[in-house]
Amino acid sequence: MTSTRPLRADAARNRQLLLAAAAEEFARHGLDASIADIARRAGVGKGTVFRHFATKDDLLAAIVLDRIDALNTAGERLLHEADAGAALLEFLTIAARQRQQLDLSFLQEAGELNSEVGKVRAQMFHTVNRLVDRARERGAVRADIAGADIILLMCAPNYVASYVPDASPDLWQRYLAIIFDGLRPEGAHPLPHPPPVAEHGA
Amino acid sequence: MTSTRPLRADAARNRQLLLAAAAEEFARHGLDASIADIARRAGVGKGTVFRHFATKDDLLAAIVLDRIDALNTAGERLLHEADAGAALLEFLTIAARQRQQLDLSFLQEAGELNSEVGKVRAQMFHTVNRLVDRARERGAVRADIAGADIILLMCAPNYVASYVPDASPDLWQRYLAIIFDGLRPEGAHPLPHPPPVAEHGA
DNA sequence: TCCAAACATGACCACGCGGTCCGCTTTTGG
DNA sequence: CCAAAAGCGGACCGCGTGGTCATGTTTGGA
Repeated sequence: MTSTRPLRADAARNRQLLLAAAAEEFARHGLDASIADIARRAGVGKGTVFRHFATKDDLLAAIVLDRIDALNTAGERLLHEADAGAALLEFLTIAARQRQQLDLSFLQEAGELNSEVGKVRAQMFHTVNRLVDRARERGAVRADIAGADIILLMCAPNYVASYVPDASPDLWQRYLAIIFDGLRPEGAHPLPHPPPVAEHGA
Repeated sequence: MTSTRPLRADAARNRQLLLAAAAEEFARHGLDASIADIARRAGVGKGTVFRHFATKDDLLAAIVLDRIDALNTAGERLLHEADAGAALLEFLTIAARQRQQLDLSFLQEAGELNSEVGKVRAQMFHTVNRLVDRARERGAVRADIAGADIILLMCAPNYVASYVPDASPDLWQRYLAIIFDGLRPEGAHPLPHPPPVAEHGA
């Protein structure tokens, strides 16, 4: 389609600097991170930011895209793991660890970013569904759990842990373990509400 | 101490209007809710807002204070319930329902608001600790759960459910049930991380 | 070596924010 | 019924924001 010629050397370098700086700033200040701060951290003029990313949302989308894609790749790899239950737990662990080093939880409030993001996200949803199906079939998780549940619960451990200001950076592990215990078949009580319908087709 | 004479009739009315409007606006837009919008919703001038609450944070603190206090009252009542496990679940249900009708989750980012808020919050923490201790002694929850865990997990169901834009308003019930199953002794796996230290004494 | 195209820059713009202030209106108590 | 006190409104201020643009600088192929 729009086969763009390769970036000039300095432009490519600045783009990487910007992505790194933006990730850091977004992690620190959420959506309120300012373009000026990002530019400063990258050692670059403010105008340069907008040359690479037309809009603040575009910049955010570029970061989010990388994260979701990496998560999807990890998930697909885990599909071939022998122990389906362990594979699901491992996936959640990877997701939490990723989220710990760069908290993008605020993107909840961010409306549909890019259409590109939507596509990659749909892919990841599909991968998660397959991971969950496999785990459910082997009896590693309770029967009344859907893929959408895991996608939603994925972010909970970090969220919970983030309420403690000066906590150990590994505190999320505790809450992931608790939540995962709630997903196991042993001692499961019936759920009072059906799972949500998937938000994005496929 | 500072025994203030009672508010004038119109002032008292406006104060209530402001609190209601602010709650609604904060719920909708988080901390980014604007004073101007709050004033408009209350049918009041912007100056009036600052007459009642010196600062935006003070306004937020007033709202938060009510919520935490109500929660604490409910918790103290539940301390006298016969079934300690059911009492804890009921507490979490009340907390989630309250949070569902007014999401104040963003106050995570809000630093220490008021000293008043800190006091009431410490009281609530204490109440929760007693609820959890009781439930643990009766074997209703696993032995390795601390009061701080419940305080942290309290907000998780709403958070998780809020990721689905057009979900049923009761979706949180599903995730509260899952998480509570993870708190039960049956099928509990050892936790990989100790509980956090309480952030506020007592 | 040279030059056109690609890129970087930071002053600049319009805007919305939290917060202030003072002239005006409403309430209250005697 | 009336003055004094309390409350109200909204124009106004300074600031930081996302985004633009004209000007100057760097790059890379010929």
